Amino acid sequence: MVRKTKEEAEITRRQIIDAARRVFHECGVSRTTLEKIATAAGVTRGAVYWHFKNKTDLFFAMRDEAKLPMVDQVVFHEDDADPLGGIERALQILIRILAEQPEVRETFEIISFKCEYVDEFAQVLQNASCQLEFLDKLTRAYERAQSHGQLRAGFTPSQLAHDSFLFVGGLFKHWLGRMPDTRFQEWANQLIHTHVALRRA
Amino acid sequence: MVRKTKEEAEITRRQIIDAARRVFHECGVSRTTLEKIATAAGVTRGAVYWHFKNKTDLFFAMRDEAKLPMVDQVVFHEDDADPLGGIERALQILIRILAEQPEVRETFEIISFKCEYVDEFAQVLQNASCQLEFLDKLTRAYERAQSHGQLRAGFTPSQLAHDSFLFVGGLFKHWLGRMPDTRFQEWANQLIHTHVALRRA
DNA sequence: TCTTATACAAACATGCATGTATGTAAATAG
DNA sequence: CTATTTACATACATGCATGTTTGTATAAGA
Repeated sequence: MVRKTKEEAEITRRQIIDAARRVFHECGVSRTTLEKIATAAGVTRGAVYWHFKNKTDLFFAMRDEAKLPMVDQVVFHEDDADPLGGIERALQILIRILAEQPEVRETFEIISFKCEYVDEFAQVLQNASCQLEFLDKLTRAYERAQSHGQLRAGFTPSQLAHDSFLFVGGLFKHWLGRMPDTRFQEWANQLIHTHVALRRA
Repeated sequence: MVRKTKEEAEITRRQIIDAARRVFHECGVSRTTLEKIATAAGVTRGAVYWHFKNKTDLFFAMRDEAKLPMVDQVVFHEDDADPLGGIERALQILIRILAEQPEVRETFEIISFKCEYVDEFAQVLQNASCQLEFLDKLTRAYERAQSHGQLRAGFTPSQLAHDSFLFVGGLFKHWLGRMPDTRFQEWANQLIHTHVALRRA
């Protein structure tokens, strides 16, 4: 029992979160046991229980790690001379992040397909706050596009934003599991281009 | 131990499937125990194990019950004089089914949010066959719309079908949990209308 | 330098879900 | 009418995941 320094302990904590992501992804959250995570991290359950209250606590810690890269890399520039093109670029960046950052992708796959939204986990869904924020950003971007005269007549920014919001939701739902395929990114960019072109004046 | 007739046994089977749906929906598939299901159905685990091999078997039996009403109520009529309007109507029917048939909705909510796609359950996702069929129907409907001159120029039926496919996916993902709200249906129909209007010539 | 808190490992206790085996009364087949 | 099968209920055996407790060597604080 060589006691670790604070920095070493922090490393251990990271390793546990990393291992958790891998095991969650392979076994699903429910079938993942803290023993499996501990083994994958090269520690014992003692370490896991030291750093985290329980599996749920560990799950949310893992989730928060992946939320950041997404929210601060996918941005809609307010001063874009081409707001509609900006929306297209933002969506492309979004799928590029998923394609190029395996940890982020794994986490999103866990959240989407390997976790049951009941009891303590129901609030993950209720994390609509984050989603609503995205919808709001989209709406404002479309408003700017409209004031730049880029939008087709007869559609409000809100309507278009909602449609795009659902588009992204569908993209996540249908393609997350098939991501590492390199052809996918090309494919998704095509779909994004079409989607945006539909709103262009 | 009053032995049941064949018909009574079939009723028992149905009751078990019904109870399974309710408990799956409340507890999630993983946390659902066969004991809970049995109790909810007014039987013992003996009955459950008699009718089904295990929880997985029961899950898929439940799923198959809900698949039928969906596939044969949502249709794209081949001889529609207004194919594009037909697409809009088909999508409206789709959400009406979810709004009006609680059992179907519950099952879809279970599949979407209360089940982890690993091991034996991974094949549910791989039930892409059903999804691909839907995408195919959409594509053919858009082809008919195109030959009727209803589509905006510059977009292929396949592109539009994919975008609509993702739209429906997003609709499922974001609104399934909030369905019983009566305002939702109105809301969804608005979104569907906008979505279809975007493709109109 | 001495003390205390830390960062775990190891051991323990518990409960619960599963699967199977056995029992049984009545339905059904012959 | 008898034999067999059916449709369960009940009882049993097992394993595994969880949470807690205890032990301990050392880092950090005073």
